[in-house]
Amino acid sequence: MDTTQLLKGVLDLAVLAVLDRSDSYGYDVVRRLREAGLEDVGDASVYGTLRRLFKAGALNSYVVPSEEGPHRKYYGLNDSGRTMLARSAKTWGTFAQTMNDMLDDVEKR
Amino acid sequence: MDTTQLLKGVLDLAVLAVLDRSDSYGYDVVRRLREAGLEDVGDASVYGTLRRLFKAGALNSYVVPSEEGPHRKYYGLNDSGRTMLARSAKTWGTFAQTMNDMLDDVEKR
DNA sequence: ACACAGTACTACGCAATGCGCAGTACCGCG
DNA sequence: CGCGGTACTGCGCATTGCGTAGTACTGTGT
Repeated sequence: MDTTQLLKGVLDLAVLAVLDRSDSYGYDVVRRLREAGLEDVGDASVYGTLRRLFKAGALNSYVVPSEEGPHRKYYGLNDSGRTMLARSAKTWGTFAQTMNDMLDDVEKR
Repeated sequence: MDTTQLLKGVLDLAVLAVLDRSDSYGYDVVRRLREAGLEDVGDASVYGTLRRLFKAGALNSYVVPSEEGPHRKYYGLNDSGRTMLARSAKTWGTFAQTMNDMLDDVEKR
C-alpha cells in the first residue's frame, strides 16, 4: 500500500500540528514532517497545503529575508487555524480508533 | 474536516478487513462498514473498491441467486488478498502511530 | 393489478488532493 | 563560474471517494 493515499486529508492535520509548535516556512515544514516519520511526503504537496490553508483563512503569513538563500514565507496558526486543528485532531482520533478496532478483529485469529 | 478525505487509501483496507471475516457482497459490505463506525461511506465507493480489488487480483468472485431480491455478487479474499491485507494493515499501523505521536505533542500543552 | 419500498448492482462524471517536474531565484564554495 | 543547497510557484496528471441516474428483482399494501 502506498502512503500517498493515506496522506489524503491527513496532510492538512499534520501541517497544522507542525505549525502549532511554532511558525514556520514551507521548506522547513517539509523537513519537520519527514523527521516526524512522514518520509515520503512531497514538497509540492506541502507548499500546496500551506497555500490552501492560508486561502481558507486558517493561517497568517509574513515574509522574512534570509542570509542563507532566498526569502522565507512564514506561516502561523491564527484562531481559526487552532480551532480547525482541534476539530481535525478529534475527527482523526475517532476515525483512527474505528479503523484500529476493525483491524484488531482481524488480528485476533 | 471531512471523513471523506480520511477514507482515501483506507477504504481498501477496511473492505479487505471485512472480507477477511467472511465472503460477502457489495450491499452487505456497505452495511458492515457502517455498523463498524464508517457511517458516511458511500455505496458507490464500496462497489468501486470491490471492482478495483477484484481487478487487481486480490479477490475472487461468484454469483449467488437470492430469493429476496436480485442476485448477489459475492467476493472473497484469495492468497494475494490476504497478503495485501497483512501488508496494508501494517502500513496503516505505522502511519497511524506516526500521526498519533505528532498529535500527542500538540495535546501536551 | 399496480404503485412502492427494499435489495443489489452498474455506469458516468465530478471534486479533492498528493505528486512529479519544470522553472525562477538567491546564496556560498571550490 | 558552474554546482549544490535553499526556497518558492505553477502546470498537469493519477487516484479515489461520491452523487446521481438507471436497471432489475422481490414482497407488501391498497
